[in-house]
Amino acid sequence: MSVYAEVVFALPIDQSYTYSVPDGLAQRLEVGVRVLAPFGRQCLTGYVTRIRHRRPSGGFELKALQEIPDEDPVFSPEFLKFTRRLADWNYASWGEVLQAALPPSLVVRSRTRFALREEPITDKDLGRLTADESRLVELLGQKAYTERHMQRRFPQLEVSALLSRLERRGLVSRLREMRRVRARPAEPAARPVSQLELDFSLDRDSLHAARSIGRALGGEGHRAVYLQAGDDRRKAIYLYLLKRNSGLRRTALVLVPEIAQSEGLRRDLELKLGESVTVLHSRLTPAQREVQWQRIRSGQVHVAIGPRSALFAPLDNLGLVIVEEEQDPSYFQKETPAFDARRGALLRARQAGALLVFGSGWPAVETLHRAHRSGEVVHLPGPPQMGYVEILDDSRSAALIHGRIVERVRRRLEIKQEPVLVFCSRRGYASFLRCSRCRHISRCPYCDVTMPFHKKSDRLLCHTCGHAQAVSSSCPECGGRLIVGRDPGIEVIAEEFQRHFPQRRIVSFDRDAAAHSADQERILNDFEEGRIDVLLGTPYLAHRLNLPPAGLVAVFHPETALGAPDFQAGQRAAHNLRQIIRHLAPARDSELMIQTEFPWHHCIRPVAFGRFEDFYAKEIQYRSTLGYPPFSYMAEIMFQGENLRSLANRTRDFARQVEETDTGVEVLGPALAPVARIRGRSRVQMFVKSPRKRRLDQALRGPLSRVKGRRSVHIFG
DNA sequence: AGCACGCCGACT
DNA sequence: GTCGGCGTGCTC
Repeated sequence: MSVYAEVVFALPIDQSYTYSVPDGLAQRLEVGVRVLAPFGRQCLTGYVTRIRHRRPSGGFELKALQEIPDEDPVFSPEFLKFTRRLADWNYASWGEVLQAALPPSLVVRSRTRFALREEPITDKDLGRLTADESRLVELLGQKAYTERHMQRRFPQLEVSALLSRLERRGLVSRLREMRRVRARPAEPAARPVSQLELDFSLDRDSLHAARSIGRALGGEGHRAVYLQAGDDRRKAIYLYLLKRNSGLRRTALVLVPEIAQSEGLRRDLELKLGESVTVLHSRLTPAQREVQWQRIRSGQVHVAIGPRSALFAPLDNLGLVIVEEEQDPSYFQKETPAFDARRGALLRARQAGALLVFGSGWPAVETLHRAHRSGEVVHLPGPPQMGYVEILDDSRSAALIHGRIVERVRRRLEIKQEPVLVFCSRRGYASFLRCSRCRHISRCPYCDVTMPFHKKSDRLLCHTCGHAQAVSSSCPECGGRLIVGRDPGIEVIAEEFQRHFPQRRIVSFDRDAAAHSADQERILNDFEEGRIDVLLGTPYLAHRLNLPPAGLVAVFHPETALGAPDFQAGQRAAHNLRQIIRHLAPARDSELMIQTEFPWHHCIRPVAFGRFEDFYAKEIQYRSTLGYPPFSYMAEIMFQGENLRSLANRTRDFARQVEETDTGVEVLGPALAPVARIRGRSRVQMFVKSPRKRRLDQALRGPLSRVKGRRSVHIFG
């Protein structure tokens, strides 16, 4: 009896294709295996999502699978269900999600290389070539190359056009080939087993909380708990839960934020839980990635820890999913396939009937609100914030650095002889240069943004696309004198500190000043060993949790994030500030100095004093009044294109189709995106809101499947 | 995403 | 008159 395989591909179309299965392959055919299948005139890696015994109806000719490289499926049936739901939730294609779930080395690609024809090329042929053509022919005389490779080699040539001309004249031919299907994974490196017994003792309240949460383990049903507690207590409770979960012979997934800040937790869990833990981090080589994936898939690993991509760790028999520092924005993936790992964790835990624990000391309001409504919240209040807090009103002083800050810093340095930490969220020197005569402002030629001035490197640098250009000595429009524009950045603040404290060692830590991780480590080391008096950093530094705490922390302009036209701007500002405050030493004589234009804003004042409830009440009220998440689900649909006219037409057409669904969803836009152009591409965006996700689905699914061209969808809520 | 098919401007 | 631009449509 013949069988047929339904296959999905990592293409931006959410559809499966049916193939016939040759006798030689039928035996290995299983749901969840990878296949190589002819598709159009290429050959792609696809994933079998279903096996059918009947020929599908419809008037098309079936093609046959070409190969099945797997002995065992790479995806379990349960994993397939989970990814299907995740794709649905985000209006993404199943194949793209599945592809993202595999280590890249398991994705087999066909590629096309170009080679000279077999018969020798005659002098007569060569004589007819243009100069550009002969350069390619000469290169191909050695071996076959891909078009991409040749384009990189000769950036000034129109490689694609040249190749098609050469192909038509029969001088060059295409080679279709598969990259090697399976690289033997290297043996996993043996890891030292630590005997170290770390102390993670639970205090009474934590133990009580841990026990109550832990009762949900081992059961069949899914349950979700929000754990709002301080860092140490959370860590101790996680350990309790992880151990108990292992004892019940079930596996666990721990999601942590992207950056080095979670190093500590990872290390501790590794030490405490030993061999059965694997840490998936971004620095793994492709080979290591594959080894780790194999170890998890084969059941040798019981706990996987990693950033949002670890959501796809191929664990079976999942009993516990932890999302640590749940509020961290790195859980949101903007690249295709776009998804929110917190929603992903919920979908996965539900699918597996696992316990889901969100943990944070300062939760995201939408997650906490939903937990209050439909889940469970365990709140272990921490000790009150220690030290002295002063918030200085920037609008009342012309000084770049408020006198009070200078004064306090001086005392710290001179009397206490302690180093000081300073944070400023803006990179560079000033947000733009301005002509004193014609008011011309420096702008990026490729993006619709102003171009900040970087004094240290003496250039203008676009923070959107990275384009840099030299600073001209006078206005490019009228020749007038250029003056430094608004919004001081970290470079001016550093300069100003140096002016106030000429004898002191003042160092900046940001992407511009410390581009290499070696430089960064050196700076952190110097700070730790007291060789730096004032260390300045952007949020980039604030995210390093291994930074030694300081007795005085000064913050300039924590309101920067508030300027973004985005319903999450306030919360983001609050979280950034919170992250900074974590670097304040927990001592009674600690000082937190904040210089801001909005000293009374609910994302600054209560945050500075550690009053979560005040912040939460205001923020949730604002979300409620304006109908933003968690009171609605919101889709942001972004269209991109070279030609603004056709882009506008496409977008209007799409908006009309959404309106015509008559689902009562709220449509905002389409309108130019806040950054209307990036790298020369125009961007038009639109928001669709509804209190019900279902409604959103009804309104968007059809129109999205019909719209053509570049577009992306992000779901909030 | 590729890749082919199909209609309008600057060149052998 | 052709070459070749990219708009639109399809891939089991």
